Amino acid sequence: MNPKNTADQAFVRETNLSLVLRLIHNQSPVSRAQLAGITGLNKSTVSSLVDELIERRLVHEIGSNTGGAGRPATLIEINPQAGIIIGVELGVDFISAAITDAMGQIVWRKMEDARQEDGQEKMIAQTLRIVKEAMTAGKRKNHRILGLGLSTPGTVDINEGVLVFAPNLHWHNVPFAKIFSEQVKVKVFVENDANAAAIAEHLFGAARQCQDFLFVFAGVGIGGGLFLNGKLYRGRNGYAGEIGHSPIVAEPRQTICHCGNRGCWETYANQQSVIQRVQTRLAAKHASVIPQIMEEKNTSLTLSVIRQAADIGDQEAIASFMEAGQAMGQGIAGLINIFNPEQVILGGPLSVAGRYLLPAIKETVASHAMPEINRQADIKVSAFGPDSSLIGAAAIVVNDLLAHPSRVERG
Amino acid sequence: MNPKNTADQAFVRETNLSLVLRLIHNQSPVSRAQLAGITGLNKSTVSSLVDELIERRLVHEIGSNTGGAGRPATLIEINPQAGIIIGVELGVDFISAAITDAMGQIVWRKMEDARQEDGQEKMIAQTLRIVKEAMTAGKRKNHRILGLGLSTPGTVDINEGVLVFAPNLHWHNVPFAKIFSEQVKVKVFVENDANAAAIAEHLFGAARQCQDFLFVFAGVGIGGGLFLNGKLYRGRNGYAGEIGHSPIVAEPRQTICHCGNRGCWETYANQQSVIQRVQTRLAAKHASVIPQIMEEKNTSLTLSVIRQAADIGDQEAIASFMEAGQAMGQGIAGLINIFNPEQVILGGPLSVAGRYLLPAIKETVASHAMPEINRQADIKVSAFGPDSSLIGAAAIVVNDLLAHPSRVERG
DNA sequence: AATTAGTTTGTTGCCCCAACATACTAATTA
DNA sequence: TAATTAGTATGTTGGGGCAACAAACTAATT
Repeated sequence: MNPKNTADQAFVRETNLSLVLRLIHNQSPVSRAQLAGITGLNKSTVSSLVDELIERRLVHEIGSNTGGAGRPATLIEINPQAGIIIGVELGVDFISAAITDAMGQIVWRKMEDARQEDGQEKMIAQTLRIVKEAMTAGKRKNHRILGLGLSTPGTVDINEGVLVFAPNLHWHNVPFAKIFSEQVKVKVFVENDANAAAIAEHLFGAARQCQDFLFVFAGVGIGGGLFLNGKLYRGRNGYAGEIGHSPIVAEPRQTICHCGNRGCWETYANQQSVIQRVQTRLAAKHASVIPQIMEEKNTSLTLSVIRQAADIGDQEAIASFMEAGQAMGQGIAGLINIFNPEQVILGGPLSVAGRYLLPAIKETVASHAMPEINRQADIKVSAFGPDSSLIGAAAIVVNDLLAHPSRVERG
Repeated sequence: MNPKNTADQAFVRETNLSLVLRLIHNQSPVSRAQLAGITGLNKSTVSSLVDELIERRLVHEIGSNTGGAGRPATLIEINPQAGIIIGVELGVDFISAAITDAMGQIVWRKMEDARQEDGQEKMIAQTLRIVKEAMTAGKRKNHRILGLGLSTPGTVDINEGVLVFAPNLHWHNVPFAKIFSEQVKVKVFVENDANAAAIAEHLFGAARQCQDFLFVFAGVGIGGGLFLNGKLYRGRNGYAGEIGHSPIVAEPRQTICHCGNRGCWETYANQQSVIQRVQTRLAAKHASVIPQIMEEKNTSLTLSVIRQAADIGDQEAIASFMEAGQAMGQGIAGLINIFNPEQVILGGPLSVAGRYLLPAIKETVASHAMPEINRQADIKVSAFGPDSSLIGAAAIVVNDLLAHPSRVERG
């Protein structure tokens, strides 16, 4: 039980440094006096803390606050030159990388298709190549690199930086932190994709200042990032968040989920189920512009096509999204009862159709969740669309930075 | 955002005091040297902390540790004379009170039936009378009273000590902390019954040292206490834990839940559903000793009767419990997927039949939860049976004590 | 039985370094 | 000039860390 449950003076300093930095991060610009007011810390203490953050180049002073009576305040914000962060998202069939600043703004990005069939070794080599490209691009900007974050589907041991098990990739025990650390001389963080996306929403997105929210990631299946009591909840072994395998009431329930059970929520509300709904409708010869779009763009039936059809008012597309939204709503209603969250944020590939899903989701939730609980929950779409997990990869680095400012070099 | 996110030296002291006291609470007897080893704190610091805890009469020295080489250690444990705690459980049709020591041992208890029809005012007066009786009994023992805890069904504002809403009692906004404080001069804590029971399991029961577990309270419905990341999770407004209203796959699903939906887990696995299962079987003229027991004891069909029948091998009783266990198992499987808990603890009236429920629960969970996740979860029955929430009421006081030892008077 | 060495426990005194209180200077408005 | 607000400088308080030490025992040797 040695992992530092104790407190000492260094801990006090780190706590207060972190608190002040966090406040600057999401209230900027802000003055020392305001910080003292918000935190309750003594003015001199705040000055000392801010001085240290400036020394570490994490924040800087900008102009002063003219207007009211008295001496004008010197405003402080996160230093845009604090450094850059490299975020990498390892998907099942693609690898994405980005350079962001400490506020999560993307300043460089690159994406490549990847082929799982080539094997783990080649795919990791490809990832390493892209990372090096990002490093080179980053160095050209002459900023220090604050860290590298990797987000990936599957279970992760975040302390060791190991991908323990990724069912979709069929990978076991890949020590990413070690692999990357040997190649690049920066701190490496590894996190599950839905968890990373949840942190991104908390730091930069729709869930700023929010202590209790659920990030629902709908794609191949439905996974979740559970942000509870102001921090991520990972469960005993990091498996927490498999929210897609609770049954919902949707007859007929023939579909057998890959988990072996019937009636799983995710079989009614994943990416593929929407495509199937459309196919069924088209087969029944409903009028629709979808076949026409597919022909024009010479593509198979994808979410993007359906979304485009919906955008020009296609009733079959809209109705299919509505049905999926109802299924999503049933699952979300159950989660709202269990968690009483402040927000539920919808992300993943399906969220590109958020506009069409949300009304059905909200309506279904309203009729299925307990009214007193539901009244408290705000359901919205991710602020980052398909980039949730990529920005999430950077966010896990920023999150560590905010928690441990004194790890950053001075001067 | 002023609720003390800052740290100072007083916070350091409180943190370390609390840590040491917690260790003594569940590792006793233990020596100063051991405490230093476990915590990583300096020996001198531990001595100082222990001295303060002794001054506050929370712990005391007992004999020394003979045996090994070197100077024998002075052993320390929680002082049985630290003081007493008054726990009160306000049920729908009963009021229970107990005096416990700081280790959760009941030293005095009393239970009275209560009639909701008499109205809120009378029921509160009755509760106050019982509390005073407990105080009198406590004073006779000449120990100081460390606090009073109240556990009650419904949503609670724990900061204000107000019962916000209790659907079963039809009560709204009852300021219990204020009501009690006017009558008794001790600190008052109010908590939801399932949450209180979860804390009891964490401090005294089956979930000691466990950071992530679920307390499943099966009675009239199914509620839950969610203990996550080492502390209770209450959700945005304290409504978290309504786990009974997720659907499960159990045909036919005619039963309409009081929440208005169909297929809710709790309609298949609550107290009443077991009684109905037995009634159905008896109506179908299966052979059973149950009618005989009912006649002998001159009682209606209750869980206790069914339990007795099961104890003497009655197949109808056993089969009914098994069916209920399967329904419980389906719901628990979903929770295990979502939470990846270390333990699931079954409590509430239904848990008296734990022996008969558990095998069916475990089997169903094994076939419904994702194998990697389920392998990590231990499912067991509450250590306190029907007393969970009563001991829980005392536990919330102890929990505060362990978190804030310096609030206890010196000398 | 007495002596000595070795081991572990717990205490004492000093140091470092947090936040804090107080008194100050600085820069603005009315 | 007076009032107001922002930020700084100085000295105090009190926490934990550290290292030396005293205390209490066991075990081996004389």
